Amino acid sequence: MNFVNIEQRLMTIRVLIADDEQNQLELLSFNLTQNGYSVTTASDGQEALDRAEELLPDIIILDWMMPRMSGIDVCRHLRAMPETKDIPIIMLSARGEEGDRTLGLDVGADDYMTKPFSPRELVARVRAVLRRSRPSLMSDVLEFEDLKLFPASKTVERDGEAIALGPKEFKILSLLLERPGQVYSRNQLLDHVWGHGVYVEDRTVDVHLSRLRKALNTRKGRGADRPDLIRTVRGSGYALMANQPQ
Amino acid sequence: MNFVNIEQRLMTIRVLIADDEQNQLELLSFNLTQNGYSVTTASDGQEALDRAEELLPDIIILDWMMPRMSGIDVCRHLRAMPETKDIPIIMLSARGEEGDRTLGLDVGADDYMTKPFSPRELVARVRAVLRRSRPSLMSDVLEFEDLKLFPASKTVERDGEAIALGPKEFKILSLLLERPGQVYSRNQLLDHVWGHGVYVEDRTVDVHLSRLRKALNTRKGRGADRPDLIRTVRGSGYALMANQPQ
DNA sequence: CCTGACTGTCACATCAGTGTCACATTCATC
DNA sequence: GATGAATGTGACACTGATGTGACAGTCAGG
Repeated sequence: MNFVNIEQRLMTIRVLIADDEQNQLELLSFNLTQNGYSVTTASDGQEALDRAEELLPDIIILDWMMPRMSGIDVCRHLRAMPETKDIPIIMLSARGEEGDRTLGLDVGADDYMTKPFSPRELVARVRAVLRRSRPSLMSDVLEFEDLKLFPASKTVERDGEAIALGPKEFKILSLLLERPGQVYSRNQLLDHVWGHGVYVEDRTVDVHLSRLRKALNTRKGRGADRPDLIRTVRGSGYALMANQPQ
Repeated sequence: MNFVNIEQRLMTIRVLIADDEQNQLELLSFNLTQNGYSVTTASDGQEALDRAEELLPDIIILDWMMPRMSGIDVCRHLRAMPETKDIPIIMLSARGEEGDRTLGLDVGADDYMTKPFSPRELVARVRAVLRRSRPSLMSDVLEFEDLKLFPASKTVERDGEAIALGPKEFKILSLLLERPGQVYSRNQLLDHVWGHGVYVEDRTVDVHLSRLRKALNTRKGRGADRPDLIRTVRGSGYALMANQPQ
């Protein structure tokens, strides 16, 4: 009975945080969770990279020194992959590793914090970075082409006409709208929309996408249907995209 | 139960006030209550944020320095969430923290007061801010489509015809009318209408909504019933909406 | 005590949204 | 084009959420 706020929050912001120091990890994770973020943790560089690719979080927090792969390297890898290259990153480093600040920002980190810092400080930075790099996350309407989605009223309209969507379809569309162009695999959709650990067939995603497409494209008046904004990437997944390459 | 005074119309305005100084908190809370506001208090930043998300008050008063999370941070968080981003905020700070005024207004506060000030002064500011940012609240009537609700007389009419509502139904409708379109979860309704901490079944909300709908839609004369203005958002809650899709 | 207005809970009827199948299409590749 | 795999989609049974009438409890005012 107390999940209301998180559940009610229209868009859950996903944070991936990686640190090999277990206490630190738990402390920060707890604080982020308390602030309404959906947190995933990793305790070494390799794991961080794996989780990042899989979850496509909205922001990633990396410790500088980690086993198996340093934060710097993780950062480089993330920046090299098209799906993750735009995810904002905050680097953390222990005092004494300073001077690396330049290097950190150099490999593409969006912010850099030196330990020790208070969890509050981190939460504030996260918010600041998100506002800077993903303003759409903070907005109360998601738009793409002639499509508008209003999280507060759980309403969608296309070309001015209201569209009725089921909860799942609504969530899928919200997700796609957060990063137009980004291809989401069936597994990523299952994770984000159905929740991690829920078990349903992959094909279920297809069916929901079919329903979503039908709802979005069918025009009530007898006019011709609207162009499809959802692109199927064979072997990969789905993405929002205008001007389908036929 | 029939006080008639100018403050009557303010009965439904909810104020959240957060200050870690207990005396101050009680003093201000008392004065606001005396002026007809419905007051909720919080004694630290985190609590303020939680209460704010849960209650969606009409105005929030934040002390600058508080344990667990500063007023500034609370402000940032509130501004970042779609549901709370439009709630007006008044920041309070002790003398000596001045100069932060800019920062306060920067993170989105609507007004800024330096301690010490008289409770009367605060009440005046609250009134001013509300008039500026939520004129509908200061009006004598809440309207939506052909529906009118008069807070002062606790009466409702639809399409000119008076509608009799029970207290609970009236409160529910008041809430919905304050933010047409906004989806309220059963839990939010329970908090607002029944009060925080009161335990009743979720389903009770459904029953009251059913009664409310019946009261609003049934036309006394034999004419056809009126269209339903309350939208059920399956899995989420209820909201006011004209032109129900479908 | 009664009465009438309001409430909170149940129980039962419905219904919308889901997950799967099965079969039709499309696509990449040879 | 032939072929196998991937995707599109109508149909359908099922389940959990919601709508609502009925009923008993509470409370203020006679």
